[in-house]
Amino acid sequence: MLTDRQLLIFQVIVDDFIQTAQPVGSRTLSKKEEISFSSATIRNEMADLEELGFIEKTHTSSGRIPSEKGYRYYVDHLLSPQKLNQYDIHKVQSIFAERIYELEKIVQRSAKILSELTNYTSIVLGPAVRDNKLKKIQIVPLNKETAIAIIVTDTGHVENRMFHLPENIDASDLEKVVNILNDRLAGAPLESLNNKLYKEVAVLLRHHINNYDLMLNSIADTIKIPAYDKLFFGGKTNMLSQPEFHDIEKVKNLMNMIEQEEGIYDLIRKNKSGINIKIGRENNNSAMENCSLITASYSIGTEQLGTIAILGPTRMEYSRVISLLNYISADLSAVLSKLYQNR
Amino acid sequence: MLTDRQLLIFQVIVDDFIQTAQPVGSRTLSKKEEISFSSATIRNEMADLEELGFIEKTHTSSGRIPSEKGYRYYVDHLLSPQKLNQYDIHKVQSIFAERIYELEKIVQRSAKILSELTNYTSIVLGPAVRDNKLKKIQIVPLNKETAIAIIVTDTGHVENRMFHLPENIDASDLEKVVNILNDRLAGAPLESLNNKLYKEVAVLLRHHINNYDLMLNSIADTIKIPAYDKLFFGGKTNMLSQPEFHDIEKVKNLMNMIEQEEGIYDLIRKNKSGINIKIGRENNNSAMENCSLITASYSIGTEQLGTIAILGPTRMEYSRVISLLNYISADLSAVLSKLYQNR
DNA sequence: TGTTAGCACTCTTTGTTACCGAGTGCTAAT
DNA sequence: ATTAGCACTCGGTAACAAAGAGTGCTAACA
Repeated sequence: MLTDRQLLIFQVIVDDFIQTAQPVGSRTLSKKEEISFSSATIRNEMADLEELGFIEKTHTSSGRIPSEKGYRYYVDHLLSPQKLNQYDIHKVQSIFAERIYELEKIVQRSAKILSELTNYTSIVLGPAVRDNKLKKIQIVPLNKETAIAIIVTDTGHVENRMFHLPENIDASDLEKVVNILNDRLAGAPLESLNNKLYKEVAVLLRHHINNYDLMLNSIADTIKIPAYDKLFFGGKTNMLSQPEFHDIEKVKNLMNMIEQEEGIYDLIRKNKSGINIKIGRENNNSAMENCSLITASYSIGTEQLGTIAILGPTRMEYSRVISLLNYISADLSAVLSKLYQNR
Repeated sequence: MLTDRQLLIFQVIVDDFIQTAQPVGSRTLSKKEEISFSSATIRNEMADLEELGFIEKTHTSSGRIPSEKGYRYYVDHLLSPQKLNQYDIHKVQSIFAERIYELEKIVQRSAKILSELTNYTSIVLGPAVRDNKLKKIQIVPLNKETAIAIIVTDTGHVENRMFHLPENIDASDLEKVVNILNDRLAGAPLESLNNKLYKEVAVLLRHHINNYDLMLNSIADTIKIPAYDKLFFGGKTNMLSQPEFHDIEKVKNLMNMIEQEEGIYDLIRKNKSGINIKIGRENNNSAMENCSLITASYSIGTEQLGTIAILGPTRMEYSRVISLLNYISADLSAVLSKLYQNR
């Protein structure tokens, strides 16, 4: 559908615009090494490319910039994977250099490094807790009225919540409860806890504890998995340095959306494994009109755990970002698998 | 040092500028209800006020704006406490309406509400963990090599860290360790744990456990209190709506500083109890040149727990913000005292 | 027939000029 | 002591010109 020459010209336009953020004119193009024909020829080809919807003008006599359709084509057909340099690799390795065991911390460091290497904003959707299996429940009474329930999952994730103790419950009662809970629920996926609690544990509690229903509700309430997994960000302010965000209104929209988190969550979550690229309005979000979002997933073994993403202007260094995401997500998966496979 | 009339004029200038963000001229002033003399008179008085350093011009023939010295005087001498309206009070009450027990969540909600009521950025320094006393330590083994240590404090704060298990340690060993730890350390302030651990617990461990030193180090590492207490923010993007931040560079500086957190920490922490006001360069921070920071402390009983603050432009509604901070910090202290006094 | 030189045209950017309005400082009259 | 009046200053806006970058189209060229 596109001739080789059109392809070449298009590629050079996109590459140049990604670098300079300035519309690219025929004269600029004709001076490039890769290009050996005159500006007039280029103008003709550009007119065709524009008619096909790959490039646009900002005004009648301006140079061209890639359209969203153009970026899409560029990303789908013209991208050559970029080789990471020594510095990048070194930086990524440094995520895992320190002996940290907590999943969350590793993930958080990844977000930070990723934003530093790209100068864009990085977003990491933390490890999904819902598939974790319960390792242990513990209850620590603080005083007569309140206690803390703590649950530990097989990946080492810890959740805790305070709750009200029913009256007239003593330490030995609590101990019984904890024993029953661990006995019945250990090993079960967090998702199923609530169900099991009422179906299996309720009966047992009744035999041992007075006012067991109040207690049960408190525990059920405590055990509920958070609806959203944690989001980690890196370089939230990096977008302020991008020329397309010299307009305060755009910045405000974007920042608000980042601050809200819910919107981000929707954008990040529903992605297949591997690399996903959403360009501009493909994100279906007015605050992201000038942005692209590239996501990659990381996993333990075959189980997809979370998502790691870069948010940048549509004029983004796609090739570099994809390479980095691929590299980090692979490393992340490898390290995590090694740490937690045998759980 | 200032005549009554100068005082009046100065006050009206500040009040007007806080509202409009526009330099105030003599004609505008002469039209105000409070003011019954001519613009020429006002001009003379303004010249004096400028000579005294309370107000400034933005250019030779502009109206006047308050100087930093002016704001300082205004805040120290002219502030009349503002009465909160029904809506404000209702909003603040809503922080405590839901039955939440976790300190952190209450504090976080306060930050959110505060930013919504003021349209500035709110910062809350979370409850200091260092003075908490240890309630319970627990260790949950995840697999042969790793375990999680969980500590619970008397205020219900939970910290957890993963650590490497020494080889050849079994469940009963771990149980012994936990018992010893709780026996010896429960009730001690977190700050003193490290010390006690090596002084008192080490001896005991030696008798019961092989390779006790490795274990000890892991535990010591785990028990370390975080150097910084948690910061909570509300309305990080609110500043983008202030006219003084139409300049992207200023926004970038400020946002970066907020994102870093360390700088904020320094600003917030070293404040006496009660209300503290830092205006513009008094903050000693170039990113905050156009900002004022008002802090208040909250406490349980007489023990100062944390700080609650508002970051806004120097042209801030001081009176309203101070009233709000006073009100919230008092409420916060009252509720927290009630919940945790009897710990 | 594909390529290119040339040219008229368009649109943005930049600089100049002029002018209005808001505000000031100073002087002189009240 | 207060104020009316006036000359002056400065920012903002609009109108206009000129420069520069780029385009589309036509006609000449290989």
